[in-house]
Amino acid sequence: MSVSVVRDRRAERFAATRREILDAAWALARSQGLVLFAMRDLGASVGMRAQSLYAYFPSKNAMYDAMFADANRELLVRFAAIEIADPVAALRAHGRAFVEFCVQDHVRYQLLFQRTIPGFEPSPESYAVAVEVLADARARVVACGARGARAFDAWTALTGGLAAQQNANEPAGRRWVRLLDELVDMYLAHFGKDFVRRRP
Amino acid sequence: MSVSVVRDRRAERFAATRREILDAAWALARSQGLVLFAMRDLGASVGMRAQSLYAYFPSKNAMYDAMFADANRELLVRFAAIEIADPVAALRAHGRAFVEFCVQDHVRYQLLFQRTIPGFEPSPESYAVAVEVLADARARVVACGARGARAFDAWTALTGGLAAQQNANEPAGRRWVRLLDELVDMYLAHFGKDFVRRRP
DNA sequence: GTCTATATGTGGATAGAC
DNA sequence: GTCTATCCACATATAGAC
Repeated sequence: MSVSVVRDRRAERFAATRREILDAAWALARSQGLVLFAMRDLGASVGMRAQSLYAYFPSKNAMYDAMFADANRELLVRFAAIEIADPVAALRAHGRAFVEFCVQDHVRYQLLFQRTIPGFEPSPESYAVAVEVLADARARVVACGARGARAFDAWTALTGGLAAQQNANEPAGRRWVRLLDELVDMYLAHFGKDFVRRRP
Repeated sequence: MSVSVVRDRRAERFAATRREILDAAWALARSQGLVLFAMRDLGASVGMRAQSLYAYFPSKNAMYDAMFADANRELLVRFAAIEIADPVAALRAHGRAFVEFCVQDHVRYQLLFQRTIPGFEPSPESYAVAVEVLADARARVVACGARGARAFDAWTALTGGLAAQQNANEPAGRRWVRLLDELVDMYLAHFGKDFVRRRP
């Protein structure tokens, strides 16, 4: 019994240090860039030598992977916090939550939705979280009567397009973010359940 | 007179070698990655040592800059090739040309529309070509009666979103590209000159 | 213009002592 | 778990031979 207690304490310490390293990595990535931040600097920011970090993460890519899962989990939490009965209002809130999430942290956006890091592929476990994120969005879209793969792909193109343009052309601005409500109207007018084709 | 002829021949040779290096850089970037490709390998692929490349480009970033201008000029050429009288049909063709351009070459897309390369900023001369590209798109949109900054930003979000989703989630696929025509309909129904607001 | 040679500084990563 | 020592790959730069 006492043996397992000792093991738990060690595991807790290990997990806590890992968490601390991850937080420092996010901060460093924000200031130095996702690809450019150096393991030497990361080590220094948590009071270690760079080589010691490899006791917690086998490679820099493994750190990216943990950050990837991290950010996707945060997005899931935000989606889960939306408790709105009306499907259209809920979809609107969902879209806003997504775009805000993307725009709040450019580095996080790059890691999750762009292929910025050469050679990085999320592990199956981390990717599973990203799949949950997608499933969440799909449910919101379907609840508004927009069914089918095309309707959902159009939704991700719309919200993803706003985030992409905002981040690429005016980071930390609101120019594209502001368009969300109007584009949701446009989207639902076309793909929503009371959609009426306008062209002959 | 004869002196200037000699100079011209040298300049031509120089420009041709530069062109050859650029083409090799594109090829190498496609196989090794935009950031990862090594100057040593680039030199090898044109029969030089890496150091000799610096006679043609003062730095790797200068190469990126030349590639940036290169790709934007290619996009301008494709836009200029669209000679369609009907504004809506022309906009449709324009959007298709843009999305196809983005999807055909992921590396080119990264260089032009994502902030993939740490520290790279296009020079004013290269950026000017990108501004022309935008002006071209704006004219097509306005010709369809979609006026104002919001309408144009919505257009870039729409087409950019399709390209972004396609490249990020299914490179070399057609899943989002296929949606273009339908989304153009949706866009024009909302932003076009015969736009009728649907919501009360 | 291209080469060899050489040097500095930056990175990620590993081996082995403690 | 953290350290020292070490390695390899890369960008950048200079000097001088041909």
